[in-house]
Amino acid sequence: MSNVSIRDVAALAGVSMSTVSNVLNNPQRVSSDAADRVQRAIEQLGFVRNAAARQLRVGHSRLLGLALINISNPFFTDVAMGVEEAAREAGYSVLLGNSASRPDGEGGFLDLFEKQRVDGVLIVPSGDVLEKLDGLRRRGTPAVLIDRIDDRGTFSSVSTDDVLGGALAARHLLETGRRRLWYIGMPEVRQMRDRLEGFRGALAGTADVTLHVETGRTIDAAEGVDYGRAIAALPTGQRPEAVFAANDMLALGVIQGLTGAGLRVPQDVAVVGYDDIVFSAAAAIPLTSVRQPSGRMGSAAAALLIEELSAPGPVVPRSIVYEPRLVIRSSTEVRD
Amino acid sequence: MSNVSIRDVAALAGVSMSTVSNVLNNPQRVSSDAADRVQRAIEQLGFVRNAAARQLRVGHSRLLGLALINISNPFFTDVAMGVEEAAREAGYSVLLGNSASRPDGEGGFLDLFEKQRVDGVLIVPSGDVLEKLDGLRRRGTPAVLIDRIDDRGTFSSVSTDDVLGGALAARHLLETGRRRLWYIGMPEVRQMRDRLEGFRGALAGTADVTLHVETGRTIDAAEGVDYGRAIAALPTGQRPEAVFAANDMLALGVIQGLTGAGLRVPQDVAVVGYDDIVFSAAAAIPLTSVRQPSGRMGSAAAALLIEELSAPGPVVPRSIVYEPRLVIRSSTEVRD
DNA sequence: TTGAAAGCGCTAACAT
DNA sequence: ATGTTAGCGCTTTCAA
Repeated sequence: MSNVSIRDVAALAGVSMSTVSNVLNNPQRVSSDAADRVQRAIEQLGFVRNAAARQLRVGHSRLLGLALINISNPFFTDVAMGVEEAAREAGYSVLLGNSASRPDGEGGFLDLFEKQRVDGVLIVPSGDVLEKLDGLRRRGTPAVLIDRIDDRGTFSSVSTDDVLGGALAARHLLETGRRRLWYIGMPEVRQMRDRLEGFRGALAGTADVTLHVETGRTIDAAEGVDYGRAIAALPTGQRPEAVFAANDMLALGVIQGLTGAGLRVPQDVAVVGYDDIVFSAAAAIPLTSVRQPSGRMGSAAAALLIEELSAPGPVVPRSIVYEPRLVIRSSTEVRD
Repeated sequence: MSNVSIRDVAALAGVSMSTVSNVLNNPQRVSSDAADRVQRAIEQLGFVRNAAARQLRVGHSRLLGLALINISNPFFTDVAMGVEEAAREAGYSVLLGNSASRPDGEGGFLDLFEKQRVDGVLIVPSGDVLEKLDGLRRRGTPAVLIDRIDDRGTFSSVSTDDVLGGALAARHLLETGRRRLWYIGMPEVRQMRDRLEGFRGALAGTADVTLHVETGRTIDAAEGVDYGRAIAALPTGQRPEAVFAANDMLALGVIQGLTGAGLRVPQDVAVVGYDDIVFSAAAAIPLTSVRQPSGRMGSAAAALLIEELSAPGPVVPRSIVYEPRLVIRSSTEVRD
């Protein structure tokens, strides 16, 4: 670590430590003469403020923690870009945590964030972290949920209406004549359960519809490929006419597995994804998907958190819920 | 921030602060009785160690800073995953910085990292940061370069042979009969200049070859689309037979722009990308690309840095150079 | 095995 | 306008 401190700067500039501190924090309160000498000393010594010491003293870090499920999914990186932009504008930096890289997932990052005394936490939760977040908040670190609502209403959140999103997918599949349906996702993840719920709900009342639910383990492209192959291996009568995948990574994989095994998409099996990541439009078979405004969700969440941080007292949790939008492409509809 | 400190724990457990500190850091030196009481107090109070205070005292943070060019490019997130894995195994956490989100790019993050007193920095450099890194190092923060070599040999690095990568692309295009060639990239970025250099070098000696170089501004999919359209708008005689794009994001965009304007890839224009990101294989027109071992590059770089951190004295910089591999797909070759 | 005390680098009263 | 000083929470001699 750097070993030149404010004390060295003070010595070289021939002033006291507090004068140095003042040119750093209250430049107006110091004579331009002293300020000049301090500036020169800073440059000459290559002084760089020690954030740990400062934070210890002032009690805040101007750091936000952002815990994501999986950084290799473009949906999450879009969220992250939104968060970073809003944070930067308000003078905060963000610590980015990728849950997938930790054996203990998001919990491990929340611990790290708390130890580092970030001023607040943004999280796209996958598991059961609400109790943990309660603890953080009790101890003074507020949190805002992204991509998921807090039913208990204790945390602010920014999400899209996943139930509606699922329904949008279901209606489209129904309208295009599909009756034997599969859902692939992780129903233990709240967002994905909601998408399933909406999907299932929109099916009610239509004759002859069957829905089979598959519970994935990793929800990534590789797993999707496995599912695609497995589906292709099924006897024609048991094969789904359409698959609703809980996110686009998975959906893109399913298509690869399907076509790799010789099936046609959408003629043999239609596929709908979720998130509408940027690569879905340019995929081999462009993917029909439910779009979430990822970047906007990130910046809105950061804004909510920062507002809470600057509020004098406790704050009433707010939930911003965006409306998802179905983007129809070739994976469900033959187009010219 | 959390307001319960080691002092509160000590009071509740009826021991001194140093005993609490010892159960945290040297559990073996404390009686099991005292340890128990301290443990209980910690849980009861919800004590969470203050990393800033600890770091201020011990002089290191166990944090690594990773500065990436653009987190929305899967190549970089793969690198990040590799870094995180190796870091975690060695007991380090990583601060992830996305240069694209800062007006001052990577420089801004280097400042932040240094203020936060990370123990070391990993960087995929785009601009001219070597002098800045010199400064960091002089003040005690070592750095390792990713995806790019340091010609002066002062920093360790992990990269692939970009000159060879460019040559691979050129040879393939030549072999498949293309003669009117375009390169699109940012030659001011070292990696991309090397790719161009290798590309150009491999062209020498072949008759009738022309190479036109386009300098991009953002090197992302959107810009690629613009280039694709622009190329499509060219009179047939001026249109390139093949485009070598400096990365896959750009290449994928070029294909979209081209096909959107009615041209056929590869029949009218062939396209080669760089990085072989995961989406390139599943693209509408699967992309021929030069593959870099992204994850491995990340973990190797982290390992190099950590080794340097644990070394007693100064360390001789090492450069690990992986060999790139050309992956041929439909964007350059008509396949059944 | 345990405790008292100093000090990491910084900021914020307070005094001058 | 500038300096003195205390203290943020922790670890680490050193002494008991």
